[in-house]
Amino acid sequence: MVDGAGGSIGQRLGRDFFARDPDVVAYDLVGSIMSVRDADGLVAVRIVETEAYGGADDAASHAFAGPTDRCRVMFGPAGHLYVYRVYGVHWCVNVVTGIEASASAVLVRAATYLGPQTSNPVQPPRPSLRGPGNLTRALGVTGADNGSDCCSTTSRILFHAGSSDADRPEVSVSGRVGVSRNALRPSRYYATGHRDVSRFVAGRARGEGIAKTHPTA
DNA sequence: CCGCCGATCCTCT
DNA sequence: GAGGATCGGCGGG
Repeated sequence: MVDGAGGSIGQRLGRDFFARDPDVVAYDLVGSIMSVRDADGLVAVRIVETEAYGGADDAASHAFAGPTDRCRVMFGPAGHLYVYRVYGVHWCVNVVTGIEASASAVLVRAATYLGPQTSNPVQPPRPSLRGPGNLTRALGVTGADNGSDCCSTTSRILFHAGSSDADRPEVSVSGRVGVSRNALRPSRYYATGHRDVSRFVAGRARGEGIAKTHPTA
């Protein structure tokens, strides 16, 4: 169990959590915890923004044209990471969702830095995790993590529930950021008003605040 | 606040 | 050969 400035970390999220509709998973991941282990130890962040992709009708999804070398992981079982390079510069990290071969995933777009905790009163500066490229850079997530399982106790990268329902923020929904096709699909979920939600690049996200309810509600 | 731009390189057509 | 599931910097209103 790991503690961070945002509270203790709850139970690890298992395969069943991810083997659901990507929009439901994307909604539920807002407010939950992602942890990354490396040689220096374990770092935890609280997710504040996600985006759902996939389904047969989603022209914005990398999987839309069928399995390719890049997106093949999306066609595999849920609970594995899909990491790809964007604009030749940044990495983006997704978790595969849904039933196998449904080729759906959730992009982790932004988070708040929680740990590591130190007894030193002088805390290290908190890196910005605002935006998918900033998040992967700060956490050291790269293409080497593509395809890796994130549901095993031995996994380098894991997801956890928040410690309590009180941690669950109000969630807003909007169209998606930075895509040209199917951009209006309301599949971007974010903690309402949170300072670490990504800024809108490549044009503002459209359809802001069109829903504030759980996708299945 | 808003929009444009370059960096940089891989993927798919 | 075109176009990115991005970002930081710059300039204008």
